[in-house]
Amino acid sequence: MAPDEPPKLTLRERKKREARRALAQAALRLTLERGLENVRVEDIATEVGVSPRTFNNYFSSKEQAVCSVVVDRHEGMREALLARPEGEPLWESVKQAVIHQYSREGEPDRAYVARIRELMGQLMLRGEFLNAHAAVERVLAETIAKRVGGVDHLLCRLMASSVESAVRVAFVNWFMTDEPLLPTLERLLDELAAGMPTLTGGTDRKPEPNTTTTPLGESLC
Amino acid sequence: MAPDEPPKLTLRERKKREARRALAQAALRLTLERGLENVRVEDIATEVGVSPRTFNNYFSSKEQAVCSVVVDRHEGMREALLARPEGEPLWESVKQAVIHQYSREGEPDRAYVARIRELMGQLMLRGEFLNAHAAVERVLAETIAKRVGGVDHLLCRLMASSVESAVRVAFVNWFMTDEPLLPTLERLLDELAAGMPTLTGGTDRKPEPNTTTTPLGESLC
DNA sequence: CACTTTTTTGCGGGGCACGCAAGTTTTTCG
DNA sequence: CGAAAAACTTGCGTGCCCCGCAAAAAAGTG
Repeated sequence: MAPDEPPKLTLRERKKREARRALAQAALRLTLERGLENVRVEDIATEVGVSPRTFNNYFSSKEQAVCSVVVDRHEGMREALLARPEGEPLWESVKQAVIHQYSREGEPDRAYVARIRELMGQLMLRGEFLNAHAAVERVLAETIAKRVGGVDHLLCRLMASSVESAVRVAFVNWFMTDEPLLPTLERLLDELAAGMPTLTGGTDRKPEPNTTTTPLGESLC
Repeated sequence: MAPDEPPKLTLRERKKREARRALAQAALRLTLERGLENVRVEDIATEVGVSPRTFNNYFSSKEQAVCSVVVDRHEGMREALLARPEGEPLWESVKQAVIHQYSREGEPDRAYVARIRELMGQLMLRGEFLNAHAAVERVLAETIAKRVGGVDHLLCRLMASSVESAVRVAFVNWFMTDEPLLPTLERLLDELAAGMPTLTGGTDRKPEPNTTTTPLGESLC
């Protein structure tokens, strides 16, 4: 077996990562068990054996801790996408990367799914959850840009954003209906790649640039 | 002068709506002026002339109040989409509906844009902002479903979701670069409808299955 | 004008997030 | 090695937020 894990990272760094991981995990576990409103920061901290104050050195809110799992995914996503062969069509690469990433994550587990379903009712979480997805989206956009060679950053963001849309929709469908996640995901990505012909009823579209200059907006967005 | 405004809605209802609107507006105005962290609930309430406690009868957080403008859009979006002619291709209808909705909103105003840019840095807001978009997304999905005749609800959600993605991306681009919003929006929606050919470089895609069964983990999504 | 229904408000409680200033490690270096 | 430097943890105190509750005020009803 391997002799010593050569600690590339200073002991400090390892401890830090471990603490963060432990806190996130505890937060998620407790939340799934009791529901977010019945988990105090103190509980999470105690579970891990640190002071409540320390919790806030790592996360600025409970919600953030619970959702940090989602954020951590961006790393894997990035690697998976960059690992795809050079000549492969972009949509195929993205699809495979996404599927790869979600394949390596656990088995559904009934009770677990049920809990998640409840969790998503928690508005507090939804905001942070979406926020986390937005973070992944960013990384994905960058990676796509790198992959296609830095053209049109706007479109890269659009693609990343709609891919994450597909993921979210598939995910929601999964825990609401118990249909398997991956097939749905695959299907949705294919639809995206084709402009959703199934819905729009064929290919009668006209890519005709329309340059109408209309007034603009006020309000937040 | 006009005789009597026939108050379809009981006086009560009007007051309620007005209060809500006033609170949201005050919240947004103050936040744009000073930044969210320098606005207390008390300030907003005082501005409108109600007690702080009353604020929480309308909104469960400052963030929610600020972002309620976004949520209110779903109504207009729904109407605009349903108003499109019957035979029109779906993507065209959606595009026009979205553009219509965003056309009817006020003038940009430099300083205003700058403020918004800052605001989006506020993480507190981003979560609620995305949440608001999610609400719009829901309504949009339903409306699309109604429009196409209730087929495949999953795809409707995907479409709604990716349309909102386009809106968000266009919006971010707008306040980050000062490029006009509507043309960008239009372009992105066209790209979506065509499967983003500009990025993917044409239509040469070939499905190549890759079955990597990797270990399992557990995570939120 | 009494009577009902709905909304507003004050009060109080439980928590959360964070700045600050000690304590405690870990790391660096002479 | 051993002491100074850098980084992390912790307790404490503060300000604010969200909400339940019950009394007061306002709007609708006949």
